[in-house]
Amino acid sequence: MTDIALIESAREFNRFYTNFLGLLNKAYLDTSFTLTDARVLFEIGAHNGVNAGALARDLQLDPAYLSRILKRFREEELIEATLDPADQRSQILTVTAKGRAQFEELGSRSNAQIAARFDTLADGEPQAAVAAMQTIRAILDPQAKPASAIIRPHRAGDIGWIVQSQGRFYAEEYGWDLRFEGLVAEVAGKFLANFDPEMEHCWIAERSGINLGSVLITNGGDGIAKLRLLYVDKAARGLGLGKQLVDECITFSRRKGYKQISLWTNDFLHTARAIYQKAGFRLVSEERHRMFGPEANGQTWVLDL
Amino acid sequence: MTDIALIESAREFNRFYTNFLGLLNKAYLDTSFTLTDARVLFEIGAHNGVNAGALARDLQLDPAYLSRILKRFREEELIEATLDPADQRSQILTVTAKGRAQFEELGSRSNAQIAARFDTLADGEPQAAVAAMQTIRAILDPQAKPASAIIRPHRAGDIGWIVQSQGRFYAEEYGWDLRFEGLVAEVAGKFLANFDPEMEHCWIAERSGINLGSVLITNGGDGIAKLRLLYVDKAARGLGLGKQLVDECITFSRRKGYKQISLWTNDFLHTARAIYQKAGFRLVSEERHRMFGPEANGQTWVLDL
DNA sequence: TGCTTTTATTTGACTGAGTCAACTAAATTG
DNA sequence: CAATTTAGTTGACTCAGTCAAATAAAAGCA
Repeated sequence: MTDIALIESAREFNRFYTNFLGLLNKAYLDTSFTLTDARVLFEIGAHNGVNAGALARDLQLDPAYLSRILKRFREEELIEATLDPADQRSQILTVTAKGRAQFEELGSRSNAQIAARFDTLADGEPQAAVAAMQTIRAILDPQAKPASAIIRPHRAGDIGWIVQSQGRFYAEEYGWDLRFEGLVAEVAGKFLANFDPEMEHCWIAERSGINLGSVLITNGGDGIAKLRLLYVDKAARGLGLGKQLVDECITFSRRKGYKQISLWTNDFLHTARAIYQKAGFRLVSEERHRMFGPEANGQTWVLDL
Repeated sequence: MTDIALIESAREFNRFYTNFLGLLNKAYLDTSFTLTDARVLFEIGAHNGVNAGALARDLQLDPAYLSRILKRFREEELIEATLDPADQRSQILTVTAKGRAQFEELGSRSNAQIAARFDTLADGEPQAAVAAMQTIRAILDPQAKPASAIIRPHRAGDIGWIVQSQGRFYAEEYGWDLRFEGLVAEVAGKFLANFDPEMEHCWIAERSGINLGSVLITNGGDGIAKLRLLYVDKAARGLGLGKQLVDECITFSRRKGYKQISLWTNDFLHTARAIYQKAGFRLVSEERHRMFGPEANGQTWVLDL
């Protein structure tokens, strides 16, 4: 039986979010569309070829009411309806070009509305709010597929994110002191200050605007690429992002004509070491150190290309 | 400008939660109350003695409509309305015993509804969902935000935050390229790598777990303290945080026996310059530069202690 | 195979949540 | 003290959404 305090907390949030959504949804008054109109058009746009009965069930709408909305949309040439060859009672709904333009216009207005709200927030707050939304969605709707992660080049703020997330991670998980964060900042800072876009690169793994991982290739000279700052956030482990980031490094390094990739890691980073081993890296040296507080076992691995 | 992926993620959550709330709110059909009736009764119950005009504003309801709801509630003896002695136009609303019983009955049904939903979840998931809801509420509800920030020493991750937020800010507001973020990373990295806790300090302004500002004092040698990386997030401007951070620097520097504080800024940072001038700093040199892309006017200011 | 039942969608009729304007009484303003 | 504004009420209305009955197509059963 769920704790009453949790339940009341959830209800309080629901009252707040009902008002919040109510304010957002009032914006539909700036168009001729009602909120329900917009939901219908979005849903058809998102699942082109949906059937009307399924639509009514997904959106919890009265079929009679939906029928009138769809009729109006057909008259306004926003959608097309064709009979399902497999069942001539059913209708298959698709968005027309005009409907898609309208759908995108509504989308732009909605984006602008959220953007206006998020732009008033402090740096980091939109990400924190969206991460929390994703958490709620994953719990209350387990069948929803999370957006997939992408891997992209770095942009403004990403180096800071690398410093912050790795500094925090190593402090919390391994008790490393702030010298490690300082080193990461210097390494990453030098990377930006002396960046050679031809021979160096930084990859960021991201999902829905939230950074999840990173890795750098820097030019060590003598045909040696240095793989640095590989990291995957705890929330995104198990998705194969680490391997994908390492694969990007290898592909890039081969293409750029490097002879070898070298990297330094610590033996307690088991998942990372497994990735390196599977990718063909070999251990070339090992040394105990106390660079950041607790004693650790640093290792240098290399991959001949 | 907020990242479009964050915005789209938020909109997707809003569509999901609109449906989720729609399902919860359908349950009011098991009573004679509409959702709006329930919101009104809850609000009166929660703020006994509220006035009708304030109620209409808080709940964003048409006064005419609210009037009819309140009349019906008076007829059903759920609430009492008395004229405000201070303003006989205004009505003070209180819940009767019968109303409180109804309010509690609605509360029980609502609790049961959420409980039924939460009981289907795995252990720990309700806590995670509610924690996420509290995060969203804390970010999006201005009334939930404490007015004041605290100022504290740095800890793991803060230097990364400084690099990220200032790197992004200067790129977005002034078009500075990533060399600036690189420089911030190097400066801040060196600060951590060579940190002298006796003569150096970093202050972070924070509110509810979100960083809002920063400043460093580093030891420049020869009795000179260097004030670096003063920054206040745009969401927290106007609260006096910048001045507070500078005051901390001056107090600390005097206590540590420095003879002078020196700092470098750019002339377009008007608010920061105003703070320095009011604190007694004087402009000692000025130079045009293109260190980070667009031409800018760097300035060195000092304060004799 | 033919009849009955169910399902998908549409149309007619309707309810009631919520809006807008005009009203009255009380307070404020000049 | 008169004019204006504000708090709340009432009349008239709109339209989002519901319910029931209709038609056509499909499924089920004897």
